[in-house]
Amino acid sequence: MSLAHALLTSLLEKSSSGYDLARRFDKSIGFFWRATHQQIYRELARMEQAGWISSEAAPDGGRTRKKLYSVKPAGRRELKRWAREPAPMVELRDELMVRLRADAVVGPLGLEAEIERRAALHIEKLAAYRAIEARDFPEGSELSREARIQHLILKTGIMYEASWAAWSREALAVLRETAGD
Amino acid sequence: MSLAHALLTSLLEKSSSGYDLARRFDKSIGFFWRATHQQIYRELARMEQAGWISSEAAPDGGRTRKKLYSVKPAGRRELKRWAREPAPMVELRDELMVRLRADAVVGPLGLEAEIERRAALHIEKLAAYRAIEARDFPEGSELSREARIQHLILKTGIMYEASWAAWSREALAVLRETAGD
DNA sequence: TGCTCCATGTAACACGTTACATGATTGC
DNA sequence: GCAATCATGTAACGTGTTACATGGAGCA
Repeated sequence: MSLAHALLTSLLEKSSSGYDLARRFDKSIGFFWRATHQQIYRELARMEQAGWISSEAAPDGGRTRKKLYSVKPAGRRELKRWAREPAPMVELRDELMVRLRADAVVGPLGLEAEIERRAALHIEKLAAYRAIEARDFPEGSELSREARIQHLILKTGIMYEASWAAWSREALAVLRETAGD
Repeated sequence: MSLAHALLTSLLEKSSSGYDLARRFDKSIGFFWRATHQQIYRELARMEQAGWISSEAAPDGGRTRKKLYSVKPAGRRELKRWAREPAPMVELRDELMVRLRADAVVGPLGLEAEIERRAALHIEKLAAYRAIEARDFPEGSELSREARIQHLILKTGIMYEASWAAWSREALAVLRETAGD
């Protein structure tokens, strides 16, 4: 149940509405944890039920239905408790591997185009992350603990995309070898 | 729905029972696609319903309840059809990133031990994969297309574990920096 | 006899996805 | 006036997880 905890973290940084959270999840947090707005609304309702967060009408004089959520002490405690639990390992789980194995068994299926498509997406993401890094974490800058951790998270994304971009090149080389069919 | 297709691939390599498949998924295929026995039984039932596979009692004279599944032509066609579809990108999705961000917000939580635990697991897996590589794909050997693809898949696992092992070292360094709290 | 492994399954639940619905506000 | 965006939600479904159940086979 870590969507709840991702939301708690986000709300601690800034009290927000479900809608705002959904949009923020398309950016920073969304680099490593995606969620749709339906998921977020459902989870916020549960968290309020559990007493981790409270909501109030947004301070706009009732012009909108917007609700502002903020973290209660119990929510903060819960986040700390959870963060110390062992984190399940993320295992490699990729449909493309299943497809490659299928290709090996039922003959060449022309997966090259698909791999090229993915390579392009990885390179695109990589460039985006590197741009953010250059902007937010310029070389030689002194950073707070919080900023250093945020930088680490960004570098994780960079490592991830760079690895898969490199993998794509190797996979294409293997599929294009003509010898030994 | 790629569990079905992973099972089809497996069954094409060798007709098997659900139990056998579950055990094989703990090995080779399980490097990149895990499944519990319940999932496998449920999926096999559906696949038989769909006419992709057929089952017969194992040739042991009715001593066991074992069922042998084999792929029908429709199943082979379905596998080929599916393998050509675009494969959804695997996105980075890691609870540890959520925990790191929580650590940045609600103060040092001592995640170092957790990261060390994971580093050890990655290194262990890496060693296991490298041993398999040395055994099955010795240097300088000529390989068939099928074997080259299997080697590629194994190298994917190696890349993956090596990347995360290296990441763990960097993450520990960041968390252990004392300056600038 | 009792233990472990073989072999298959039911049931309930958690989580994520997709489709659909509603109504208000903002900008052209 | 109309479209896009804001803002929240219901419903149904697919997949994966966990717990529990059943019964035979092989072995000490």
